[in-house]
Amino acid sequence: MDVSRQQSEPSPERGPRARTRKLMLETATRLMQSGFTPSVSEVAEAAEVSRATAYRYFPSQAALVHAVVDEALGPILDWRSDAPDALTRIADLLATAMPRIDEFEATFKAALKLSLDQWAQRQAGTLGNEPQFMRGHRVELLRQATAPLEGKVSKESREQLAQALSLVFGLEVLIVLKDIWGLSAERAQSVAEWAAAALVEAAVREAQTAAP
Amino acid sequence: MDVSRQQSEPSPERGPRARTRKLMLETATRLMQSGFTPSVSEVAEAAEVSRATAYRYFPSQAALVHAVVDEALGPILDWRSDAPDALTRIADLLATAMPRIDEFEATFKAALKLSLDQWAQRQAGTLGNEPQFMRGHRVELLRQATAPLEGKVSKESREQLAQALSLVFGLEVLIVLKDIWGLSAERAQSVAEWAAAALVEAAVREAQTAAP
DNA sequence: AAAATTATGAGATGTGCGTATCGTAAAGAT
DNA sequence: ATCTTTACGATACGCACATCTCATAATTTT
Repeated sequence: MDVSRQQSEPSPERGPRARTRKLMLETATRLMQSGFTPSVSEVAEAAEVSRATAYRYFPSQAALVHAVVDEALGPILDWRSDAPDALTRIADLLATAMPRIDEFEATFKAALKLSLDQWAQRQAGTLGNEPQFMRGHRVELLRQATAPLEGKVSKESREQLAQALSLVFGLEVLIVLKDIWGLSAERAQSVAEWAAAALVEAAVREAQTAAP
Repeated sequence: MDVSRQQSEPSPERGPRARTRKLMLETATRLMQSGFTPSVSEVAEAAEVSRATAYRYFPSQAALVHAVVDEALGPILDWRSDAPDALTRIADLLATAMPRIDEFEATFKAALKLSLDQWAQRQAGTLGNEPQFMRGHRVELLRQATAPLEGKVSKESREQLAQALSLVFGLEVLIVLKDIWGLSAERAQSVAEWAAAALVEAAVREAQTAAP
């Protein structure tokens, strides 16, 4: 029996396979958006398929979360901006991404948890070359957002700025500001926007004083 | 059998109980500092006590991690600074805390993982009033660090600054900059320090332009 | 030193997740 | 319409973590 075909082939758009997979994904997404991170068994029950079938499509909770994350990430990865200044781009990026992350908070937290698991297992030496969580989309998005600064600040400064900006943009921001400080999602985003603006302005100002 | 005495009483400094507990804690700390997050059974084996005994002292991996986190947190919670300016205090705080967090990276990541578990369970309604992880020491430390700004900037600005600073100070910084950007711990701290300084200066500058 | 208390160890038991096997039903091909 | 392929469900199994029980060893008390 050629097991390898089942998942490796880019799963046909039609037929029972696609139908069941879609059913499970929608069920999982719905459950996760309600703030709960289900096991494969629980999705199976909610979708009214047998456990065995569920495990055929998603061999682990990790695979399940991975798939839902891809759904949730869609609009964020499609983000583009041709605004002429970096400040506007950053604000726009945050306005696009942060509400989406908040909407899928449970999903992203589950993904973070899994990435921490993977990290721990790498430390222990139990290393399977599994698909990575935390794939660093932030890097590309922030390079895109800080592109208007090319020429205005040095390459090194731009890189450092992008790195600093990645600290005020993402799930971690919501964790810290909502769970520790008790802020609302809106207030958290506002703080993040203020911080992001401050960082951009600092980078620009430094470049100006260095070479006036 | 009066079970309640065992853990609730502030565990005597002497006797076999204190000895075994100390042995386990030291073993667990050593294992975790080597980058691995052991289960209770694994600590039991490493400490050469039986699983049953281990579970008497630490009824779960969570309890174990909690105890080691308290150890790791010690020097950070003791941090004080009477430097006259906020900039110096922040830099000093980062210089104290970040290397310590990096040293106990596995421990703090395990704690973060557990706090994510707790969050998920609260969402699901399975709510035991267990001891909280993520107890928000950052809030107090950063209020302390930004104290010199009292009078210079508004209370609201100071609060917002402290919130923004909490984004560039903590485990999350290391996760993002090391694991996603691939930076070294030293470089990560340097980026964090730059960002922190930028945020403080932005807050001060805003206050000056508002009321010159 | 003897008795009471407390700590420890060994093994059985339960639970949740993931895997494997097998028989049956549905879909597609000739 | 028959045959082949593919999908599905039920069940049993292994594993790892955590819990429970009870007998034994160590410590403390009198």
